[in-house]
Formats: sequence, C-alpha cells, structure tokens
Amino acid sequence: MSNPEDSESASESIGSVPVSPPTGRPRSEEAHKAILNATVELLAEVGFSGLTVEGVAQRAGVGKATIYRRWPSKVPLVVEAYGRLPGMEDVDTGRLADDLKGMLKGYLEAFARTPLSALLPSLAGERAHNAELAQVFDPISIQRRMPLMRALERGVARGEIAPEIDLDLAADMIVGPIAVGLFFKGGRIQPKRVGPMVDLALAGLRVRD
Amino acid sequence: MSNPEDSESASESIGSVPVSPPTGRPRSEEAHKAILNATVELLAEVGFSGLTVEGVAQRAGVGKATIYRRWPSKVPLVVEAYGRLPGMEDVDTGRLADDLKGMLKGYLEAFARTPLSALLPSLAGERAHNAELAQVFDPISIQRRMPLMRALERGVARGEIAPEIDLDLAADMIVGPIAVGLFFKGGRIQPKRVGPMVDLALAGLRVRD
DNA sequence: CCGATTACGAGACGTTGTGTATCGTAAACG
DNA sequence: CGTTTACGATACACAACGTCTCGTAATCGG
Repeated sequence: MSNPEDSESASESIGSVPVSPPTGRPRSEEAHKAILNATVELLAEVGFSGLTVEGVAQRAGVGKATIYRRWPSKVPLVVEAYGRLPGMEDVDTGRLADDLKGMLKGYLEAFARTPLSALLPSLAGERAHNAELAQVFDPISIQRRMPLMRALERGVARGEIAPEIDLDLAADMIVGPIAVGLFFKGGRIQPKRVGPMVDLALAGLRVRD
Repeated sequence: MSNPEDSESASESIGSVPVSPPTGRPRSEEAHKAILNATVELLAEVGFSGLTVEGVAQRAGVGKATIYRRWPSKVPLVVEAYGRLPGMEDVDTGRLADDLKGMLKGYLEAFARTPLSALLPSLAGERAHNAELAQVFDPISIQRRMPLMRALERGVARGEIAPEIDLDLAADMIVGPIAVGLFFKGGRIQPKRVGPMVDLALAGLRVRD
C-alpha cells in the first residue's frame, strides 16, 4: 500500500535499494490514509470522471499540494485507492464447483460492502484510453484473478476439468456474467445467483445426451 | 439517427405528432453529420473523459452553439454517435453453434473496423455514475443483444439447449470473455478465437462422462 | 422582393477544476 | 538551534465548461 520509495529526493541512490536518509519533517501517515479514504468515498459517490483533486483535498482535510506531493495525478491516486479494496479470496474445498461458488459469492459480497462495483467500471473505462493507468491497473487485475486460476488448476489436477481446456478463457467465461452485469446493466449480481452461474459454466448450454 | 422532433420551440403542439411548422433557416444536415463523425473520431482517440465539446466543434468545423443547440450535453451526443456504430447482426444457419460463431465473429470484425472497442469501455465506465447516460445507453445495449437472444431461443426451439436454462445468463456467459478482454485486458478478441469460445460455452468446463 | 425567423461560425464571458508555486507554520534531525 | 522537509491554505495561469452575443446566411409568408 504505502510507497516509501517515492520520496527519493535528489541524492546518491546508485546502490542496491534503500538509500537517501530522510531529512526534515516526515510525511504524515494520517494525511496519506485520509486522502485514500476520501478518494474511495468520492469515487463511489461521483465516479472517476466526477472525482476532483480539490474535492479529495477538501474531504480529506488536506491541501492540494499534499496530494500532488504523493501522486502526480488523479490516476495513480485512484489506482492506489482501488488497490486497497479486496480482491477474490482463495476457497479450497476439494470440489471445483464449491470453490468457484464460494469465491464468486465472497467477491460479490465484497461488491456490496465496498465501492468496488462503482470503481471497476470507471477504472476499466479510463484504462482503455490511458496507457499509464493500464500499466498499473492490469497487474492488479491479474493478481486478483489468481485465486480463480488456482481453483481451475486444482480442477484440472483433480480431473474435474478436461486438460486441454484454455483456463484463461474458462476464467473469463466464469466471471463474464458478473462483468457484463456490472458494465452493461449497472447491477451487481446477487450473491445467491452464483449457483446457477457456476453450474451453467461447468455444464455448458448444450443438452446432455 | 436524426432527431427532427427536438426543434419543437415554443408552439402549440398538443396534437398528435408532427406540429410546429418550422420557420427560419433549417438546421444543417451537414453540420449534424460532421459533428457526429468528429465525435466518433475523437472518442476513439481520447475516450469519453478526454472528449471536449470544444474539440468536437473544432474538428467538425462548427461553432459550439451549433452543438449545444442539438444536444444538451456531451452525454447524449456521445450516445447518438455510439448508436451509429454497428451492433450484432442476425445469423441463422440452422445450427446454434454456427449462429453464435457467425454473429460473434461478425461483431468482433466490427470492433476492428470501427471505434467500437474504444467506445464501449468509456461509455460503460461513465454509465455507472451517470443515470442520464444509463437511461439511453441501456436500451441500445439490450437492442444489440437481441440477435444473440434470438439465436438462443431458436436453439431452445430446436432442442439444442435445455429449456430450463436462463437464456439471459447464457447470453452473458457467451459474450463474457469478449467483455472481460475488452475491459480488463484492453485487447480485442481475435475473430478466429470465437470458435473455442463458443464451443466452451456450449460444452462447459466439466469433463464428459 | 422583403421582413420575420431561425441557424450558422466565431468567440467573449464567468465558472470550475487543473497542476504549480508560495505563503507562514510544524515536525524531525544533527 | 539551525536546517530540512511536510503541512494546510491559497494565489496563479491555463483549459474546458455552458451561456451569450456578434454579424451573416438560409428559408419562409406576404
């Protein structure tokens, strides 16, 4: 979360990693947290496009310079705020269907607890035209998919999934309805609906013989 | 596309439909088209958040007032520009798998031909915090899903899909990988990849007995 | 042909947010 | 205690907003 290395002033820092003995008043950790909290709150209220640095400063009770001292622009600030929100969490029950349902249910519940569902579309929309944002947003997205990928790999190991299946495509298909609901219908999928969702992805549309 | 009814000034228009005999210089159809073309171009270049009405006016070679006279804000302008881009087109081959592959392939090809893939994330992202946008964007989205829904219904009628399946969920799952790729990976799915995509959705992940 | 009416491109206007810079003050160090 | 950096506040020039007012142009009814 915290970026202790971004205060590397102008000093000899050729060496390995942690150089530049910090001089002067240290940056306020309270201000840092207050800014991120205000950012999350405001993002949920007005979205990325409606978010203003002035608004964040006012809500956080800090000066604008304190924000710009830490983040060069709105984008990395929002990304760090997004990074503090929860991702998918590993669920390992021994059965693929239960793993998937448990993880997706937990994630959808996080949608209701946090501004995640408000943040994701805004960030994804901005990502499309903002290479700087994409560069930091994408690794987080991949990271947050990992529990899902691991569950699928366990499914392959257990023989629940045919080994020739493209797991990346499978993961996209599983979370697809959540994404479509979020981006095109504005609705959060209800956690109770993950059952049919996962079952459909596992069984497919086609009638069984 | 054109909105001839939005010039209904202040005149008695209690009646049925086409009232208010238009007086004065008529609105320029060339200006209208030039504005929409410029909007599509700029949206593809800078995205929704980067789009400025002044930029559109400049690119289209019109005055700002000419834009505001037709659209009250950036949002409906962008929606109308989006509405001019192609949606999914019906493909009816008699086999569900071929219908789905044909439609998705055609749609993905449209992604390459038009700024659709640049527009969709921007609009969807804005939609989340802009009720006004959602109100006009959602019906278009539903409209553009219709060919997909019709193909699924034909599949049910032919006995290719079990009748108890939630077709709305099925549609979301089928286009899910496209949406995820577009929003989180920034990549357009290659049209040649629709084959495995559709096959996976039809067959499901689970190993066959 | 002429007056009324509306649209046109251009651009001035006040407002808001941007990102930078500069206040005086505060906290940590030697 | 002097140096250094951060703090909140605010002033600044810039950009885009949405409204407006120019002078001009197009279409109508008389």
